[in-house]
Amino acid sequence: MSLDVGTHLKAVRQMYGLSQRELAKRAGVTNGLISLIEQNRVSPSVSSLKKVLDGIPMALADFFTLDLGGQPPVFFARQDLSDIGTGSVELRLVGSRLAKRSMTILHERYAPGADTGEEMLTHPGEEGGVIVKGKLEVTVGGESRTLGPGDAYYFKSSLPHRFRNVGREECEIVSASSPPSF
Amino acid sequence: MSLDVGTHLKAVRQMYGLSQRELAKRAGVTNGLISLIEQNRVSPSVSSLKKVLDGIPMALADFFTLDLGGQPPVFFARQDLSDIGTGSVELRLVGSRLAKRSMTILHERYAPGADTGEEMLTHPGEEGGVIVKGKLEVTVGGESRTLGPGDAYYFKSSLPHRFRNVGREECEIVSASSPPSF
DNA sequence: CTTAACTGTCTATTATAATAGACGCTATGA
DNA sequence: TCATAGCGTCTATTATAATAGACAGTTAAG
Repeated sequence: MSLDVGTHLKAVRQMYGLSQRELAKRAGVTNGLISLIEQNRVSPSVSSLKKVLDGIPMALADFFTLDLGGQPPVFFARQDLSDIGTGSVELRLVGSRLAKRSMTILHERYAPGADTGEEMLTHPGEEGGVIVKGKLEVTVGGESRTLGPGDAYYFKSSLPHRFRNVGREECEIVSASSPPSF
Repeated sequence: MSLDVGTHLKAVRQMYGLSQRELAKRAGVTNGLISLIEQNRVSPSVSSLKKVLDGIPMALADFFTLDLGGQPPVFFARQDLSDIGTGSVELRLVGSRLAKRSMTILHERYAPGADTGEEMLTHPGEEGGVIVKGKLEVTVGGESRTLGPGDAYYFKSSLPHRFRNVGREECEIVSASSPPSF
């Protein structure tokens, strides 16, 4: 997010077909304030911005998440999935690396004994996946479990987590995380 | 979002193991400000909040999206994935159906000849997936492509789309969509 | 050409966010 | 016991967000 709150607000407001005064009335603020915000002459307080968005209505989270424009879809042959070499685990990204996405979908391959590293991972968002082949030890928030083909996991990524291939066979999974991690 | 920015910020800060002063230093604001924000004695301007979050670092969108309540994570054995019987396609949902999720992850099985129905699907959000087994014809925005094991797709769900198993073998894929569709 | 209702912008004033620095509290160590 | 260093909170001052109300431009009706 560019922090260009003004331009963004203006686009959103016009998308809903509202004038500054109309929105101001619904939001319980002055039209002048909306003018100033849209020109980026002030950085609104969170409470004011919330009041304004309530007049639309739109949630704060949606406002900051909203992406205005662009569409690069498509298909990806297996050899077109970009490899993200992260140590002993092979990560193949589904989708364009450049395009703005709301998720990261990965086709992951763990060699026997491979793992995500010593320290536990923590980051915002959620992630989940399905084991396609082999055996994978999944540790989340202190709890461990070994999963096989067809088994799955889903958790908030803020919980410390770690993955390890405990089988002697290669392990293959498909995972997704939101917001995108790559 | 409750607009209890203070409590939320405090929780996030502590989750990252930072003191008010430490975070203030990284963010380039005073520790006093962080104290005041966390007590909800002021509503920070968007620009200040961004500065603070940059010190963590965390995006504004993530901050407002992040849900800090409860913890219903877990592991799911294949037989625990709830089946969502949608016609001839078997959809197995990864994650609790009740819990708030930002994505829907599905383990899908298409019988030979099975498809998602006559009419094209369109809905907000994005979706993507990886073909695990068999052959699947994917149609998006007028364009069709037959994908095999290891191939993948990713597109904005607002584009009309449709899936069909064109092989004589069962087809198996793992997909994800955001926001959640189930 | 008026008149009226609308658009967004601007300025002077008031309310509030943000700073700098002091304060009290709880360790930890000499 | 007396530092010293960490923690979060508080107050007085300064910087900035927010208001009220005037202003100019545009469109449509009489």
